[in-house]
Amino acid sequence: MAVIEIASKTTRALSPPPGGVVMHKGQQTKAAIVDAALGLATQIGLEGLSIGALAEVMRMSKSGVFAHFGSREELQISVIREYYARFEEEVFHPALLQPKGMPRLKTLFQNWMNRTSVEIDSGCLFISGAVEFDDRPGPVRDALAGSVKTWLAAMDRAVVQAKQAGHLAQNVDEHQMAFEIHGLILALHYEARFLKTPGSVARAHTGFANILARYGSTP
Amino acid sequence: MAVIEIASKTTRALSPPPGGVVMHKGQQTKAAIVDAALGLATQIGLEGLSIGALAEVMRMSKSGVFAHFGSREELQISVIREYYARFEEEVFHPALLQPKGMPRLKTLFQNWMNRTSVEIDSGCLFISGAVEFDDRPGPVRDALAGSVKTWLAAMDRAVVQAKQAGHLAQNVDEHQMAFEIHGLILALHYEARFLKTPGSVARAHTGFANILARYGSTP
DNA sequence: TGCAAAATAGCACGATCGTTCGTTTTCTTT
DNA sequence: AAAGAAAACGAACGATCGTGCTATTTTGCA
Repeated sequence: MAVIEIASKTTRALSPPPGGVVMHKGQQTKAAIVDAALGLATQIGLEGLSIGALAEVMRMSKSGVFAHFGSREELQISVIREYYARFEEEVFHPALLQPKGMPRLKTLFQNWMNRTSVEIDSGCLFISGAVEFDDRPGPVRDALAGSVKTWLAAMDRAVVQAKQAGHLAQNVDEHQMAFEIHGLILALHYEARFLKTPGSVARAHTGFANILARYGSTP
Repeated sequence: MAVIEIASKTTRALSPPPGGVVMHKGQQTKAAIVDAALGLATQIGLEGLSIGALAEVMRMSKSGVFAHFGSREELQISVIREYYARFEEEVFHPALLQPKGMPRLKTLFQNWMNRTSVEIDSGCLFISGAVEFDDRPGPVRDALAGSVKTWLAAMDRAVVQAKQAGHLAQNVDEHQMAFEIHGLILALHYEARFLKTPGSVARAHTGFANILARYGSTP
């Protein structure tokens, strides 16, 4: 394989520990490894993520990387957890600043779309992981499906709240609406990342507007 | 790896060549290999498809299998071609019996959904392949993207024809409609196959009805 | 039925994989 | 600064991968 981009060595002096808690060297490099692993996994998938390639990126020995996790599965799970944490931070939390109902729902979708737009280049772990662990039971699949379900449940909740707030027609099926929104995101990812179809972002946007027009309470 | 399900040996006497053309042994076993490879690839992906596992299923030697293709890439491409041929046969061709416009469009979607429903168990090569060859250029990716684009173009055409036939409102954006339909299929596959969410098939159905209701010409 | 050609098998190769183990280096604390 | 703990290394393992090679078997045709 060709030479892979090398990560800049992170030293403790340069990167103070988050939260003010004292962070020992081990936890620091582990965090750096997970960060690099996340970068690799989003591009080539959780299955394609190999400890050898990861060690090369980190300028470390294979065994040195390995020791932080004890198994490849544990590494994969760590990556999934990190991905979910960032997703939550970027998509979910900012939307909580908006009032319940339509404002929050719109913000959630907008944040989700923004993230997906970025992932047209970097890749989405929730989508690639879903394909890779379709019918492969185990802790990795559990971690992945658990994260996705948590997020989709949050979306569902936002739709329910929008209906309760009177921002949607009273006869709408909330889960149905969430399903259709999910489809827009998936179509965006598929057509933009794989097929390189131009204008996909606008299509997803228009699709969301169409859904709102159909389900919205008549103003 | 555990022992894999063994394919029943296909003999020439039992399976007469399709089309009445004389089929030599080599082409026969090659077809049988591609058939088995397709079964493996839909389950574990094109990347997970290994010649060793395929040889075990076929009760052949690795080199015996390999000789039919000359390279792993050629095997993958053969699998893609076979998958596309079956997709066309099952989804596209039967719909051509319906008149242009709404009848054909509805049949296309229905056939597509039926196939996707089956693939909840078996897996879909157009979806798993898209993830695996997202940003990995080469002939495999080209074959995959070409097949998908051909099919999506056929869907687009059906929508355009429906509009021309007056079965859709005159102001609809055909590509937008096709995009949203694609999203329904993707959401169905994702939620049913990965998350095992019950009732996904009905959601996709309802979603299609919703799209028709929005885009349909007022009767 | 015999003979050329095609199909399959057998074996070995270099590479990469996850993992283990013993050693050495580096850090943390007293 | 010394002692003890934590982290990183280096080498090796068995396994699997795709792919060449050379026999051997099987097939199709004269």
